Formats: sequence, structure tokens, C-alpha cells
Amino acid sequence: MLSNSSKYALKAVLYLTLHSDEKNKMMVKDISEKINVPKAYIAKLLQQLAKRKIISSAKGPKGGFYIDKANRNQPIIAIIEVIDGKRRIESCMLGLEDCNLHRPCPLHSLISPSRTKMIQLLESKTINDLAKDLELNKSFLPD
Amino acid sequence: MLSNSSKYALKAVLYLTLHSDEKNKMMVKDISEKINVPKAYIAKLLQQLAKRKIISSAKGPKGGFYIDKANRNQPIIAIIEVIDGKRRIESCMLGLEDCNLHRPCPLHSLISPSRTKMIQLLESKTINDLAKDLELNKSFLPD
DNA sequence: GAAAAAACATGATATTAATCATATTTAAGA
DNA sequence: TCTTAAATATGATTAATATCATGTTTTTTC
Repeated sequence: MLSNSSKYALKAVLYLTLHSDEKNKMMVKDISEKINVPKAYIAKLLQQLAKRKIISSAKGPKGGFYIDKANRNQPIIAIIEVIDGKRRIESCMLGLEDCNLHRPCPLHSLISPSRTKMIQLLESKTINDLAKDLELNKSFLPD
Repeated sequence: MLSNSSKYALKAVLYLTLHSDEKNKMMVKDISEKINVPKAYIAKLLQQLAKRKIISSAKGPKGGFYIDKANRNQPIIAIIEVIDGKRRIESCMLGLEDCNLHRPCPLHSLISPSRTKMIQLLESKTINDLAKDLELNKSFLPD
């Protein structure tokens, strides 16, 4: 469902949400170590997210990545879309090009409701929502 | 969610269900053409399914693949498990090793219900169920 | 304004998944 | 029993992901 890259990106963004703000930027090196994802790999993903304005970045000394208040209200799915693209998450279960309500594939009617539900949740839950859960120990993010 | 291979396997099995029986075996070549999947590729998948007794096969002239009455009552998920393995379909959304009810990842509580539902459906719906839908034009399986 | 510290851009390598090819085995039918 | 038609087993190639490396640009600080 999600690529490895999306998973890493999500972890990184949640980590930033908990540990960074405009005044406390975080370097790739630290993020990488804390979320246990290779430095050069997560760097690339963070750069993509910054370019698409999901997170922010600053070059030079004292620079780094951070996520501001406004961006924390973005839905989870925004991250996934940047990394994996809309296509991947919405594509038919059997990979059929024209599978839809009027011409459903054999799995469509079976799977569609739960799948739609899943996507709706990713659209409605914000980055902040998930970060709150982590803060309250309602969820965990091990290395 | 499903690998390409699983998708192809599913298409092939459904095709066999509609067009084969013990007396009318189908050759790889025909299956391949009808479901529009490369011959050598679908051959390998069919062989895996046959070895694991999801479908049946016979060598030699008049040989081919078919699926008998008993096997048609197998759940859809049986196909997926043979091709992708149990792991893939059940693994944590964030790819975390020990993500579970007592130590959920940030996506777990959000996604788990719809995900579980989806798996239950794949466990309860049989190959035959899906084939029936196709026969009744309730669903479609284009090339 | 020079040095250093950070992200940025780009491309190379490695690993995994998808695809293709072919020699071997089995069974049918003449 | 020989020929032929099929699956089977195995391995090679190609394409897509994931991972790594490095030179370039920007910004801070002295």
C-alpha cells in the first residue's frame, strides 16, 4: 500500500512535529539517527517534502528542517501523495485501468468500502492529530 | 497492497474458474492471451498455485491447468498467500516490526479497522463467489 | 568577505520485483 | 515404443525501488 519511502517520510514528519519548530530546526543527520533511516535516503525525501511545502527548511549554519504550525494541519495523505503520488494509493486492487463503480473489477465491490474508508481517514487526520497521539502515549514510534 | 504477481494470479484463477474444469483443461498459452499477461510469467505463477494445490494441472498432450469444484471454495486470500506470502498482507502500515494493539504505530488505530475488515473479506469470499459475480455481469475482468 | 555549516541537486550503485528463456519431465496417441 | 504436446524446474535478464555518494548553493558567523 505505502512505499518504503512514504513510511520513512511519515516517520520523519512526525518526528519533526514532536521535536522541531521555526526556532529549533533539525539537521538531516539527527533526524536520520533518531528515526533509524539512512541519512542520504531520508535527506532526499525531506528535500522533496520541503519543495512541496509540506515541511520547511533553511540552508546554512543553524539551518535544518522544521514544520510550522500551519503545515501541521495538513492531512496525512499529503505526505503520501508527495512521495508515492496519488495514483498508487487510489489505483484499482487488480491494477485495472478502467475499474470503477459502473464497471467494477471482481474485487471492487468487496474491497471498495474499506478502502475508501481508509483513504478518507488519511484525508481527514492531520499530522498534528497523529503527533498528539504520540505525545499522549496512545501510539509509539520505535526506531 | 497486492503485488503485480498476485493480481495476475487472481485474474488467472478467475479465468480458470469460468472456463475450465477437469475435462477442459487450459493451456498456459491460452490463459496468457485471454488475461493479457506474458506467457512465461503467468506460467510461473500457475505452477506455484498448482504446487500449493490451489489449482490443478496435468502434463502432456491434453494437459493443462484447471480448477476443480473443491478448490473453487477456497478463499481469495489463499491465492494471495501463495504468491505474496502472509507477511506482506498483514504487515504494519509503517513497516514496524512490533506494531500491535498494545503498542500501536501512529497509523495503527486509524487504519486497523478497515484493514482488518478487508482481510476478513478476503478470507470469507471464495473464488467461486467472485466467479459468480462475473457470470452475472456484476463485475468485469477486461484484458 | 572568508570559512564553515547546512540543505540542494544530481547521479551512481545495489537490491528486489517483474519478465523472459530454455532444457527437462511426463503423458497421450499413433 | 516413438513422437509430440503439455507442464515443470531453473536460471537469466530487465525494470523499478531503495540506497548511497558527492559536488553546488545558500546563509550564518567571525
